[in-house]
Amino acid sequence: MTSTATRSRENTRARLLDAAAQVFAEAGLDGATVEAVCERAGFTRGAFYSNFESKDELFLTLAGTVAEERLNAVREQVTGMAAEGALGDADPVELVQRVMDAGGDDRLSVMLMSEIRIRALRDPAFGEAFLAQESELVASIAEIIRDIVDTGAIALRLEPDLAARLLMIAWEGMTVRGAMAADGEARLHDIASEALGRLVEALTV
Amino acid sequence: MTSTATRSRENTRARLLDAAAQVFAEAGLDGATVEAVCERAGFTRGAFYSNFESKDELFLTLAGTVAEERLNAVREQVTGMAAEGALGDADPVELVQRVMDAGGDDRLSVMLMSEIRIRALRDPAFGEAFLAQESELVASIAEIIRDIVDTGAIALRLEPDLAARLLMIAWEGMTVRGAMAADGEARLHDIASEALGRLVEALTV
DNA sequence: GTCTATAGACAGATAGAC
DNA sequence: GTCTATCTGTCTATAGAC
Repeated sequence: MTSTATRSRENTRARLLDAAAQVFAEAGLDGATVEAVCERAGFTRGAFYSNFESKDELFLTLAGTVAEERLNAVREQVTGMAAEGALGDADPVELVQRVMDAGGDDRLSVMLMSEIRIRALRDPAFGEAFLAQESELVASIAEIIRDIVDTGAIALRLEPDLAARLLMIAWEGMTVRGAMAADGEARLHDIASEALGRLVEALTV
Repeated sequence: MTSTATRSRENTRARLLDAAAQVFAEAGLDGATVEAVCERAGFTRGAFYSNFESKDELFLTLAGTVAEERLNAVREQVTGMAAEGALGDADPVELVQRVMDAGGDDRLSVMLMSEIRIRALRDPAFGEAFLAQESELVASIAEIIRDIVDTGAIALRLEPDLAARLLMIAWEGMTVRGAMAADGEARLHDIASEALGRLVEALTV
């Protein structure tokens, strides 16, 4: 049923979304021009307006797919870790880092998330959606925390939900600051990881 | 030595900066127009370009004053708390909240800080300045933490510097999410405070 | 034939800077 | 208030792929 035409169309949309992620991250939602997105994707504006209603619809679609991918990545990590039964004996610090790695920590992801965050602050409806999606993410992280605690390997000084939320926020804050440092993002991940590890140690008994 | 002319000039600059804080917060750095800033300040664009070289210089100046005010507010709280000798017996949770209150937590401050953060991500030189200023802030917070620990009233499960950094990041993350919630900012401060308090409890012995 | 993408030009609006 | 530059969104005529 999927004709080559629709396949090609999906492909065009995907390429436009990929390009949009880069351009929005680099120039910001306002600074990014439809022209720039098209140029990077290798299309003309004609193709763009044949696939998206407006720049705003493009951004909303992009934000939706990013959110979905983030959530899926974390959930896969969670179910994967549960399946391999690495909960009881593994280092909790390492486990947390594995889950957090699922959310992007490269410079582009950080900047794109910042744009999404700004939009969530400015647009109440989008903000609610953002918070709802993030709550699902937190729930997934809290789930793995609960599983680990249930094995009796460690005890937590905070409820799993609040701990998950704080870990996520701390991770975000550290990666953002890492991305600001001019000396490259090589250390970005390491710095964030180390700080997160110390926080986890402090929160576990 | 300050003639009425320079006094008036300073006044104009101050009003433009106040207006800029609002407009930049609401519309973003790109979305904000010089016209909108002037209109809110009650001036024409002519007056603007007589006081600032460009929109960008206005933003940079504004970011500088915001950073300075933030740092001063926190330092005042710190020295104030040290002076009144409330360190030994007071609830550490309450102390942390007092310090954090010094950084703005209203909707406008949150959005303006987000704009500054985005710019810091995009402009390496500005990013370095931002990080340097924030390090001073962290140092001030760490100082008060160290003072409290020195009284022997509590012990910390984390070095004061890292604890200060994490508290600041957690505060920022919670206030941002509070500002996203459509149900108003009445609870913004309370939600952030509660989460912070729980974190402090978990980090203290 | 049908659908997608292209090039190019269009208007309308708006911005920054002076 | 002017000048210049730019962007969005639209439209047409055209070509290519299946």
